[in-house]
Amino acid sequence: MLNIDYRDARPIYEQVAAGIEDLVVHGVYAAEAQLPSVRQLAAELSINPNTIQRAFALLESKGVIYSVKGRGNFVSADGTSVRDRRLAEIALQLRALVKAARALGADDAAITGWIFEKEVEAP
Amino acid sequence: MLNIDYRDARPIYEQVAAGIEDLVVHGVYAAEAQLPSVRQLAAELSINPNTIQRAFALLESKGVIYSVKGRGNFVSADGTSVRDRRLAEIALQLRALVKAARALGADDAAITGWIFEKEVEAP
Amino acid sequence: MLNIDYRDARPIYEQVAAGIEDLVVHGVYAAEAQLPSVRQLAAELSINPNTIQRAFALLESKGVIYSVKGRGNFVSADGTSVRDRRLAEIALQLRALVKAARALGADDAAITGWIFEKEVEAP
Amino acid sequence: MLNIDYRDARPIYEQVAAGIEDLVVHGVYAAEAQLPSVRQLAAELSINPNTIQRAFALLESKGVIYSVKGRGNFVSADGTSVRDRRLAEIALQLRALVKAARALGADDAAITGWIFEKEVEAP
DNA sequence: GTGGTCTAGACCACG
DNA sequence: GTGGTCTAGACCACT
Repeated sequence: MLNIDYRDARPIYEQVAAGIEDLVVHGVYAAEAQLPSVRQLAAELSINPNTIQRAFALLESKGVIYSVKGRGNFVSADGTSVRDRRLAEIALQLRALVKAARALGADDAAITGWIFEKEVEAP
Repeated sequence: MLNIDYRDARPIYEQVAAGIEDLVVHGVYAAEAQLPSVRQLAAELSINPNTIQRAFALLESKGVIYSVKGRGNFVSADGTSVRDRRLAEIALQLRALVKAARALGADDAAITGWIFEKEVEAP
Repeated sequence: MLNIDYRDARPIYEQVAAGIEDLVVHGVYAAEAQLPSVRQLAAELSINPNTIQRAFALLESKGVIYSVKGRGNFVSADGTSVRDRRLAEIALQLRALVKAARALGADDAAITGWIFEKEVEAP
Repeated sequence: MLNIDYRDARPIYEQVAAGIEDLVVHGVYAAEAQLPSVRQLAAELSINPNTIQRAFALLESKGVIYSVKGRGNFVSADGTSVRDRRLAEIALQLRALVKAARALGADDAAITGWIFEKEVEAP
């Protein structure tokens, strides 16, 4: 869980936030469950606590968790609502990409082919 | 053409390079056509010449243009090959997104719906 | 190490990149090792940090190193793979030169002689 | 003859000079033969006369041709001596490359293989 | 005129 | 502290 890839272009705090969100989506942390403390996570991942803190702040701003001073961080929404929000984002990105592909002259049949065929021919 | 968005997260030199690549793909600049000079573009866009230079260097490393000292920058590949490369990239990203959507429980029918329906219902 | 020759026709950033690649090839920097920081190298070599930065960017585009914002630059490939790539380049250049020599009338015996004899007679 | 490749990294004046030297080596221009005039060559190649002039200056500094004010440019040395000088240069470069290959751990057998085998295995 | 390199100094994002 | 981007201004090589 929570694999950090230093070669990834994304900043570490973003990878941590995405990893935790994943755990929430997949039900590892249920609604109202308490997350590990900042210090604990920092120690486990050998990461600067500031970075973990920033990941939590990002998740809080997205409404995935909420923090209570002196007590810790807790999952605010249940997995399904988070999942729905993510799916909506993905749908948005998909449509943007398809729009770009059309602008380059690809037709819908070809696009569907790229997506759903196992072995894809170079377009 | 060549709209620079300073609020865009992407650096300016990348936006400029992408913009020029777009013009090549859409045939505004044919193969072997000469591009505007570094200084001219810099003046038009009110951008430092060094930044334009960097955009050109990026395009040259991608094989889209080639530069001749004392003469200028020229389109090296014809639009179609560049377009094919871009479509391949888009196909890759599409498949990654679809894979993510499936991991979140979406079925192919729903995904197809998001992509090809005009008005999309929140998933 | 990392000798910069200002009379060399090659630009400084290229010399720096080649020098670092050399160190990687010869095992001075192992895979995943951290390189000196941009500012530190700049100070040591009395070179502008921007120039060092450019050398690092070149090495990253070649896949020799990878950089993490806020942490530093790290060797990505192990020395052997980089060495193999360099040897392939050298083989290419060798063949080109031999081809040119043959076109000028030199036979293989003479060419072998130039290469492997310690003291070479003017051809 | 005298093919100019604008995509070549070498400056044009250098390509022109190399091309003329080639013609001398291969006997197209014998010793004391008169070369085409600067203006004529510039017109034929659609190149700035200044560039041709510079190519001639380069050849003169190498001793390949000599120029007589008001009369034109003439081949100074015979093809063989020019060829010998070029071969000596090539031998130098060959030895430098072989030295580099050895420093990277290649043995002489492998190097000979790269050079003289038709189909070369990746080193 | 063209592209290419380098310096100096500033600012931002990340850890 | 780290890397990354941008500006300003200078200098060089080439056409």
